[in-house]
Amino acid sequence: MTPQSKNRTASEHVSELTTNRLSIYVRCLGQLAASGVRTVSSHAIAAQFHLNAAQIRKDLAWFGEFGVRGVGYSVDGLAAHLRKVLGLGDPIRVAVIGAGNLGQALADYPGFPRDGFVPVALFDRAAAKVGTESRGGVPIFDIRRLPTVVRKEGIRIAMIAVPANVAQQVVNVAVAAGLRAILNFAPGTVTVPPGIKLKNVDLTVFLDGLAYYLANTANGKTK
Amino acid sequence: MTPQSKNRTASEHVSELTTNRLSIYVRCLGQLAASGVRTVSSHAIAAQFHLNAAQIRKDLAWFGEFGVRGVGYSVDGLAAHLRKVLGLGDPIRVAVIGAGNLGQALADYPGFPRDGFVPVALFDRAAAKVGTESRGGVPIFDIRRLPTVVRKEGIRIAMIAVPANVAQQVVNVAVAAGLRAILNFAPGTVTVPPGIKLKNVDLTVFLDGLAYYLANTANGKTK
DNA sequence: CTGTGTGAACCCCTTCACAGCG
DNA sequence: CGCTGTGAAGGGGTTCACACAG
Repeated sequence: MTPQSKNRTASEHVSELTTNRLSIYVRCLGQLAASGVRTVSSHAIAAQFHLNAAQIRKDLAWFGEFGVRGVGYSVDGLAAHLRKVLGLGDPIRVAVIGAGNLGQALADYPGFPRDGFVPVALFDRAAAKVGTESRGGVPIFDIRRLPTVVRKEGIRIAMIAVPANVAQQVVNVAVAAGLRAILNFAPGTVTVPPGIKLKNVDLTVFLDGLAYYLANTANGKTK
Repeated sequence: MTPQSKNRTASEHVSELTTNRLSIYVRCLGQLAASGVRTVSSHAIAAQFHLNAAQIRKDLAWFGEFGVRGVGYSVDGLAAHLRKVLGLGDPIRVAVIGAGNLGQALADYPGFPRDGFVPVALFDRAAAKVGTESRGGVPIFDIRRLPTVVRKEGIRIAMIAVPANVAQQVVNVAVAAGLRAILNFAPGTVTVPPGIKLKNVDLTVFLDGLAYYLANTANGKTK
């Protein structure tokens, strides 16, 4: 079955590759809007941001018909539609677990609030850190207070920035606290129960990929 | 043509998905070795780390025949082979461009040296930061000294942690300095000339994916 | 008999090409 | 006439299933 015209909340299964690109499209549209562009075609977006026009249209087709034939898309209108699809209405409050260098950097990262994600709490188990706050002013709580703070602050996403050997425990704690979406920066294998969404950002994998490239392109090949 | 038995340095085109998994395998093998396991089958690896046995074998087949039929793989032997394939012999020296919170956290991230990547220099354009060093002791240089320091220090990989609006300029500078592998944390569209490997780590895309999950699973569906 | 290496089947994603609407 | 929306074709990646080596 193909996406239905009037089916706003596509209950079909949409690939994660598609939703990731939706996120990209939102940013591209934001840039276009900032440039004063009111209307764009899929070809124009594709050309400017090195994407494929057909793919853009296919991705959008999963969620409705947003374009006008012969004209293109309303930049603001499409951006609003996609933000709604992605669930980016009100700001989403997030917790950062692990108040080390990386955790604090994430909590203070200016890109997150700008995109609708607001880090409202850091968590750690080191007594020396608890009660203080990050440079950006995010308070640090004892990890044991996670369930309470999650409930009181309306936190919906956890970012995990702890050493690999405690990552699984911390993820378990986050799940027990009712969090259903987790972004994990610790390397290694971590598992979650069904119904919980876990995304891993394994920095070592990225670097290994670059090392492989360097090792297997004896600076001769153009590609 | 299929991977040849004796073809150690597979010149066929290997998918990036495969090389990413090699990185995972190396870590899994390290964990097994630490547990005292000397020999392991693809099924055992798959079961323990939630992978697919056939895929493991297929991935390895691109680079040689490392297993013993009826037995499995030597944990240490396979790990050594894969590290060679990935070009992880000597430590690889990396530069971090952008000495903000994120850049400094990356420079001091303990996981990198542990895996053979050593941040030896931070770069920034803020005069107040130049000449100081990160908490972990990584010196901060003026961005204009990048070409010199890259040459003297034998830096081969750049990690970019600057605001999105200057990311393209900074990438250009890195390329001009002779760096051919770049890990970019700035969101947005960045392009590089042919022959340069650029990997993007767009944190917003990950969070948007989680937001989509939260918005489209009215905590009823098991998956 | 166990487990690798691998052709073949399967499935999904991307890209093409065009009908049809504005 | 231009551009969307979409069936159909094409290309890859994953999984299956088994011949065969140890």
